[in-house]
Amino acid sequence: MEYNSQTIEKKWQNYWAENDSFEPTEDFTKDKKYILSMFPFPSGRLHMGHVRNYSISDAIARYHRQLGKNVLHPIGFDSFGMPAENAAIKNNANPKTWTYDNIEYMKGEFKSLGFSFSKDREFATSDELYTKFEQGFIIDMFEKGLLYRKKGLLNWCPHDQTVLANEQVVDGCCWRCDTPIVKKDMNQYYFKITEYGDELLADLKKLEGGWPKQVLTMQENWIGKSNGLEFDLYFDEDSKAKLDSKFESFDVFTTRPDTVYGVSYTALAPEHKIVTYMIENNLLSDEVITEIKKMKATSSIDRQKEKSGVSLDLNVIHPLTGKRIPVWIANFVLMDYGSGAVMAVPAHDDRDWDFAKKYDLPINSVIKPFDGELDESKAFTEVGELFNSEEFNGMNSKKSQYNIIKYFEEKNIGKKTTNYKLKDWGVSRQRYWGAPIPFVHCDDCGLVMEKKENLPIALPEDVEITGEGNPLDNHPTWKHCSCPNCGKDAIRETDTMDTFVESSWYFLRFCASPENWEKEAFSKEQINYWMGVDQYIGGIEHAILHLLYARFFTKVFRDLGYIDFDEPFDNLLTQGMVLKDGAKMSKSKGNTVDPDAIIAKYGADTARLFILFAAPPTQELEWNDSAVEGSYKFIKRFFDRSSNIVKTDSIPTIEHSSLTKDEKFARKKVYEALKRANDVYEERFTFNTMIAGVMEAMNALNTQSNSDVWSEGYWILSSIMEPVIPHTCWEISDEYFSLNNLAPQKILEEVFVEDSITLGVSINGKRRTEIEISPDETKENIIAMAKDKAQKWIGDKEIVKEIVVPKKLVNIVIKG
RNA sequence: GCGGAUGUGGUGAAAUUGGUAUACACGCCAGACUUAGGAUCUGGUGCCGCAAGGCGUGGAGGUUCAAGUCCUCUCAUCCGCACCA
Repeated sequence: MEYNSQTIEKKWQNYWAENDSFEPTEDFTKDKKYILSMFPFPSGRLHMGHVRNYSISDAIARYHRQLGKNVLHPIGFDSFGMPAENAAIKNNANPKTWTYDNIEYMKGEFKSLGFSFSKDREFATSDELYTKFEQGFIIDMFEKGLLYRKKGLLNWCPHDQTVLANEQVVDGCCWRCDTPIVKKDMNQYYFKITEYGDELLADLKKLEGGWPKQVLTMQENWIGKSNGLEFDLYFDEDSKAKLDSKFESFDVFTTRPDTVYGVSYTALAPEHKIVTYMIENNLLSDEVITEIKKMKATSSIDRQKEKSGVSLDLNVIHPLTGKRIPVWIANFVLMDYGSGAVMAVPAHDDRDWDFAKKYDLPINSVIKPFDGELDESKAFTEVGELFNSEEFNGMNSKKSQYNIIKYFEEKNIGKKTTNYKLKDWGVSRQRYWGAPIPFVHCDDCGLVMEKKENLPIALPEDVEITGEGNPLDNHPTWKHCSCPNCGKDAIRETDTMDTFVESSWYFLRFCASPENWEKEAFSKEQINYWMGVDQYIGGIEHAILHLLYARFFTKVFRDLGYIDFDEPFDNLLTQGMVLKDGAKMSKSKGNTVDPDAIIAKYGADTARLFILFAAPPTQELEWNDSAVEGSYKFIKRFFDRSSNIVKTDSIPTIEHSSLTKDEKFARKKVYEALKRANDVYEERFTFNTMIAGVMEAMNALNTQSNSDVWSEGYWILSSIMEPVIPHTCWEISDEYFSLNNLAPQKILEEVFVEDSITLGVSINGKRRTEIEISPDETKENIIAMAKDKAQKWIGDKEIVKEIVVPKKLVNIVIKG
């Protein structure tokens, strides 16, 4: 047979499609495996990152199918989102048409790569059936108080004309279009993810071992829990009067209560409500107001460049010392962390130091090193001994924190508090191509939920996408409806949901049997059987956003009574990026490799083999054209040499002791490859080493000509390679083994028994020579043989020690 | 600054428990077969050295009979977070 990737691959792809080879069964008594790749956005064409992602999950899924497990390996499309709208603007097309055309094309690509996805369970998140249940969940969450609407200061992308979640702001810029974001005051819907902050943090422990450490740390940092002291600072009488007696005090948060006696000024965020009041009531000079406005208008990146501030000409009273402390506005104080106000201790905080130096504010030291002098030319931020701190003098600063917090609590002037960096998740977007938020604004009833029987609230299709404003808001009729409560004319909410909402529960939808898709999102029985996801595979770029949101939804669904577990993904593998010429493949750099072109030239198996062979999955993968060629040659050789096989329906029985040395060696290599394959598919996922083992076995088979050894070798090797290069292996298996070998393989220990063993001989740990011994040789004889062989290096020097490591080496330690 | 990772031939990378460093592949070199080869097959290929031998896993120490692997320090690169009080 001549290897022809095109005909072989087409043949088996059609065979699998006709036989529904990859559909899971509804027999819940069977052992299950849920193998999931992160689903793609239907951008139009797969890129190599996708191919890598699905080659990994497909290999794992096919392995478990061989073992007879009930395998769920689904795929779908994360099909809402801005690129569809942007493409629509650019090509004057309809986002829906654009999206579903792309989906059709990409389905064809999946097929041509031979991925063993369940076809029955494919869906797109923009399908109305998906929207229907999602809107139902949104209503549930609203009823539970987990979704709320409020006016707030939001990240606004002026280019995309929409609000972004904190998680979607990267370096102060929009994560999609890289435009610097600005803050805007708007009505928004929020998920109360902060209510789950503690649990999201604590449950990271449950994921240890199953998730990469890096991802766990990133989530931990993102949640950003910190403990400290919160207390009120009261204005003095003059200041109170100045504020028209509207404000008595403001509160501050600190993680360094030990420095409290060193407070020498306080600072408010420019957006602080006291500041706003002062501006609105003309309590500040024009220059100061101009300065504040400038600060507020500055983007967060620019704000970080230099500290600046302005005095409010107000004073507060230190709660412990009674001293007067000036109040400033500082650009480095963030309104959305803590209370938007800080106590400043320039002596022991670098930021406070910089600010105090710039504006010539007092600096009061209260901590000194345990030994040595305090260097007063910079902030001392380490642990030390307290002084100038009344009754706490002499204490270790770290240890005093507890005492000082207790002191505040006893005097009832402050309390222990926990703060999080994590913010509630703003989910409304002023865009067309997303799931409509199922609410209605009624003049009489206010904000009203849509009735569940009216779901889905679908998008209108006759829409004009111009890139300006919200197309739903501009639509002539869509938003006009009647109030679900009182029946009066009302206005439909025109905001749509963040697309991360869809990807927060799609893995649950895959568990639902398609025949029930119309009537329910999923059933508990199905969920309990399939979840959690045994292996989740995707890019590290989702370490925070998607993975945190999906964890949040899982916990919410649990509390709504829909599911019975806490965490969705038992094991997570974050694949490395695909690089070309040392840089990430991207259209803008022009260094992409088109999967379709590779398939056309070499076939899907070559692409899959190269991708799994060139690097371990968690590492970056450097694309290399000649190495791709090498993978192609291996497959061709593998195919050509199958002519050495004798047709058989079962694995040949071989009398091992009657074989020649080369034949024995070949069998050993084959079974070594099998051992390694099991380990790789179950645990390690370092497919590169498994493939190397198969290549070694092939090289060993080629040194002998026993047709039984060849047949046995191929029986095993084509079984363990099937998850990687399925088309080639099915073809070989069908031709010679009636497809019987695509099943679990038994390891024969007898092939590992050696007639003789080579031991390395080292002198003082340095390898010098080797000896050949029989497996049952005594230690004495081994040492004697080693000494004899290594006489040249030993000479007449004194032997201090002799070490024999069984089956490995002999080490002789000599003196001098 | 905080956190996470990585560093091994010309290149991608192996070495699962401290036990023969560089498996497997790419590239390169040589040979065979060929009208030809960018096909196929065979062999060679860490560095220095004519050789004997020496040196070799970013660098410096340490533990050990034995270190890529463990410990301490250090350098470099990459990634994430970042005026988070």
